[in-house]
Amino acid sequence: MEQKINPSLANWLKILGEPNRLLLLNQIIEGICCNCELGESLSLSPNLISHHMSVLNESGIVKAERDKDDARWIHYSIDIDVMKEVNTLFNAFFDEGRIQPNKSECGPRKS
Amino acid sequence: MEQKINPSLANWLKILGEPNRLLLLNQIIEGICCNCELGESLSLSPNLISHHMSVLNESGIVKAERDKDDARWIHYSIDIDVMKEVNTLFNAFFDEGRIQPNKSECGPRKS
DNA sequence: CATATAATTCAACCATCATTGAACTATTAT
DNA sequence: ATAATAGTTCAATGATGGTTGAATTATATG
Repeated sequence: MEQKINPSLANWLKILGEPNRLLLLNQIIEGICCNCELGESLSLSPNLISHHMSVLNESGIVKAERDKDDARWIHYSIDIDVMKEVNTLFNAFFDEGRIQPNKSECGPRKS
Repeated sequence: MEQKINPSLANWLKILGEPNRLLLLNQIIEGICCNCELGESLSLSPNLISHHMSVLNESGIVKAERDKDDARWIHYSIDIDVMKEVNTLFNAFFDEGRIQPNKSECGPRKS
């Protein structure tokens, strides 16, 4: 298992911008937590799911832990603190209050 | 100029997840509006800027219009309504209130 | 008309990365 | 020990898309 990185906003958007990965994340948000169910509802192969889940896991937004009774199964869950961090980064950038009017230096010098 | 598309959330994240494109969008948010200034501050070639700007423009988040006095220049600005739409889409998906606890069907059947 | 400037378009190249199938690891069950 | 199950890792493939340089369009100027 690789080390956790602290992604920038652009990194986050790239990680989350992959359609299948966003669908997987949505499933986990909705309470689905093991690979078998993730796979059958999206009809993705196990190794592909494993790949996308490792990306989500390494980004930090998804936590993974093995089942107590049967360690073959893995349970996924959202790391709420990381999700809040993503929300903060996004909303800080896409804040409508940040939008500035066009600066006068733009274009040909009006004379 | 191509037609405007109405991107899904995954599309938006992919469009905005390109580092140079996000930097360009940031410049426009901060009031920079013509290619010359966008290029010199990020040291990107004109054709590359044109490419990224066309992606932003076709997505609808950036508006482009030619200068009244010298139509060779193009002025870019943010479409606030579209930006609000992006914010709405994002915050609807990444709403912490949506997070469900793990469903009991997950993993091996506890017996 | 000819030249210069701002920007776009085009073709090619290249890197990234999602996808696939097979091999492999780990755990559980018989 | 053997087989079965859940999941990962590996190598290879293929598609997407960012980047580059040259050619092209559009507008403005002498």
